[in-house]
Amino acid sequence: MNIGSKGEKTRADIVGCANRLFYEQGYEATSFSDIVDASGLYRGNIYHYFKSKEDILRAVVEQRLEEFRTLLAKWDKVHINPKAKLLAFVDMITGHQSELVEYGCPIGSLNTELGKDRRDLQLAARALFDLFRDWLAVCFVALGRGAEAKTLALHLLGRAQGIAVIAHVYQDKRLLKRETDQLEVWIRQL
Amino acid sequence: MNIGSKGEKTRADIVGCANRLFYEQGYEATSFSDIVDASGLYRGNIYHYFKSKEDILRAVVEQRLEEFRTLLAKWDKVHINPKAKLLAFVDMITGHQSELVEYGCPIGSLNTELGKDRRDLQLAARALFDLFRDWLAVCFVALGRGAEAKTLALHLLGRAQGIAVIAHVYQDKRLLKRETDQLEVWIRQL
DNA sequence: CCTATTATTGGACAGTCGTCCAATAATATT
DNA sequence: AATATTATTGGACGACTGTCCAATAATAGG
Repeated sequence: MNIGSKGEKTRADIVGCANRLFYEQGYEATSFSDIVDASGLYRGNIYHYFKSKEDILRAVVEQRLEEFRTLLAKWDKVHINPKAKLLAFVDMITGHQSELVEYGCPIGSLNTELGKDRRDLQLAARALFDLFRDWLAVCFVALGRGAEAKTLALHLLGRAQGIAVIAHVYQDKRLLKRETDQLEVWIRQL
Repeated sequence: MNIGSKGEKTRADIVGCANRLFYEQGYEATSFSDIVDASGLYRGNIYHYFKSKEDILRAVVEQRLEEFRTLLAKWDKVHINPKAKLLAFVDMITGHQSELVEYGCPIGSLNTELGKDRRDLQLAARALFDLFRDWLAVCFVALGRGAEAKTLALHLLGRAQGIAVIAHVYQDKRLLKRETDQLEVWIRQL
């Protein structure tokens, strides 16, 4: 399959559809037929690109990783101040409040589901957490908190996850805003 | 079906098995056959007690509600100091660290899964959150924080959820302990 | 003890699951 | 233009899904 070929576009379509469905319905709840219907392709055609549903999930994780790497690179360019970077992270939450309230966190909910009985797949999905954790840790190092950087990064990740869970459960944007405001206060006071 | 009858025991067995399976594997990932196998009963017998898998889940939620109501009542008896009650809540997290690390929070993970595409069922499961939220709010009122009691309760719930998610994702008890320690500090300083 | 209710047995049901594959079409390479 | 590679069509596959039900057994009330 050459680059820029038709096949590559089809492949991207499949991953795009699966990405949306896995987020909106969950991995287990999304059937192969759901992906077939959403993509408008034939079953066999999808199996020409991916040998299993697991394979599609791994591709979805790869796509999300690429998307977030790009985002983090952008934040690194736009902001020099490490606190400003941390605030950009919190801004991402408020910026996605509608999806978060409706479907939860795309990273957290996926890991929570897979962590129960699909540890092998969860290990792949965990890379999404690692990406943010490592990036946040670098920010804390820049703030002169090298010794506790990783701990602080995981703390911030946890705070964000907690906010996403409660906001999703209660479908409450105001609650989400209230909590992210507190998170911003915490960052400024660091 | 009379109280104390054999039928009631069978019913409790079904709910008990389903409760465990839904927690360990998730609702969607647990098939009817899984419940049949785990309970050692026949398919038809289970349908004599519950008319659908949904029905079993609702019974499971009811059972968890009852279990937590008993727990909260115990805490209310053992502790008079509202701060001590809040600390008991945090102690529950550390007390269940093994299960939390392996399967996540039984309340949070269930709501996260159902919130995606089964809002009707999630509404039932949300009652578990309501129970803790209201009880925590009473504690905050007793601490003289009546105006913000509900907000503080939801904040504490969110903190707990975030800790559970990250500890589950990274399967890390030390991380869980570190975070609950911080939560205790926060409570004492209130 | 007889009857009515409750509980258990054991399997059938239509539908969906993820997977696979031969036949055909389209595109690249020479 | 001939050939090799890649892509698409369209359906078949067995296994499993949740649900249902008639036949039988056990228990309870009069």
